[in-house]
Amino acid sequence: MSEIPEVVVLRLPLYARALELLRQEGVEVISSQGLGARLQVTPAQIRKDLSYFGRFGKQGRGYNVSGLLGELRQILGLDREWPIAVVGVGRLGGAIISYPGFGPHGFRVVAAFDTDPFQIGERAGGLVVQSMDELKSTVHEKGIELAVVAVPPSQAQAVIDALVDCGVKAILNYAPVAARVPQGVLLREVDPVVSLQSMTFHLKSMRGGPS
Amino acid sequence: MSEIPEVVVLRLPLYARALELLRQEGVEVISSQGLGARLQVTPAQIRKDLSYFGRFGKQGRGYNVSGLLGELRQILGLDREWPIAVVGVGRLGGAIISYPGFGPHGFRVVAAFDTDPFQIGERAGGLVVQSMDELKSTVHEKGIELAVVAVPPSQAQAVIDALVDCGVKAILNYAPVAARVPQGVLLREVDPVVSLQSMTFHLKSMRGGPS
DNA sequence: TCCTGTGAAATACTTCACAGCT
DNA sequence: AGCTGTGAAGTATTTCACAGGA
Repeated sequence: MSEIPEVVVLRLPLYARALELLRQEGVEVISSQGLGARLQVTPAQIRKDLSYFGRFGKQGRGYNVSGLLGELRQILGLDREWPIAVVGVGRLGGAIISYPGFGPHGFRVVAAFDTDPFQIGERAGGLVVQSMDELKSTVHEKGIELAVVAVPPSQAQAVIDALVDCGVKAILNYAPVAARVPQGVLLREVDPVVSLQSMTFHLKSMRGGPS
Repeated sequence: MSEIPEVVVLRLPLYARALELLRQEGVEVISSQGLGARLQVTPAQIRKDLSYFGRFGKQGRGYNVSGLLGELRQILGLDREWPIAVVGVGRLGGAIISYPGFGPHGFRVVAAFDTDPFQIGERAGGLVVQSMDELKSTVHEKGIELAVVAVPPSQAQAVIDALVDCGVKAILNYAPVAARVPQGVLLREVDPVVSLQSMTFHLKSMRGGPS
């Protein structure tokens, strides 16, 4: 079994989420067909994706919902809780800190930082905002390996460098910049403007002839 | 010239953003090499991507920064302003409405809606929050083709259906659900949890053996 | 019969490498 | 000399289609 394609890894969380929903609905068994219909993914793709990790289904029946969910959670490393740090407690950072969607999925925001001295010491969603000076000690104390960056673009690269310097191994960046990280550090961008701009491309040519 | 691959369209906004930065820095000409270095994209990919749309460079020199930026803005439909509606004015919706990053890139939030009666009439970032009953009339009046959805997961599909019903042609969905839209309507998901979960997959196996 | 797991085929995307312009 | 634009080659990803188990 060779290396697992990144596109496959990106789809696993979607499968896991759909399975959680199915479990809540009391569904016990689902076929790749059924799961695919919910996610708008072809059944073959689901089967192929899962086949990279093992053989979880039963021929003639499908997949056991809780069983497969458990497997996926383990594969994704969600069978534990990951402490995360948020840097930047402006509007966006504040919304992220109080976002209720992280907890149920294996994450907990355990520290908040900001570069703005006026924010230091303020409370943000149950946490006291810390200065960047305390970054290293807090990261080590709390075993933080994951961080979310929600600072203005001009500061993003410096903040990311500081995080990397503290040993943070994965960063989710909300700042609209092409940030750089060294080999071995993971970086993902969340960029609504890019999504919007790629949609306007299609809208533009839809005038008159939609499919 | 056949159909343009979607991956290419998704990269154009990144090129445009890098070019804006270069222009601000006073750079007038850039090679695919130089642009690629900033974005961590290969020069060949940039040249190939651009070649789907025309021949914008000069052999031996490279691309004129403002010239190419102008072309890209036109290709992406950013040579006009797109009015957008935001549905959901909770913490996240509020942050989106006041996000200063849309304006400079061709978008303006012109209307805010919520399903919660207690929010109706409140102000959110300079806008009065409207009831969903007013959706259709406002969408038509203001010529809205693009909408952002930031409501809880349980309401997301219903809100999306309502938007589609009003003729909205492109939706950016922040709710963590596998939403469905009819043929001809564009949907993009912004999903930080999926990004985090795909990073933990790699973190898990980094214990001991990083590259 | 129904549905998985998987090689093989098909398609999509990226990179190479070079002719040709400045 | 330097760099674009682009067919052709090389990879990666998706889909097909079917053997075989429940």
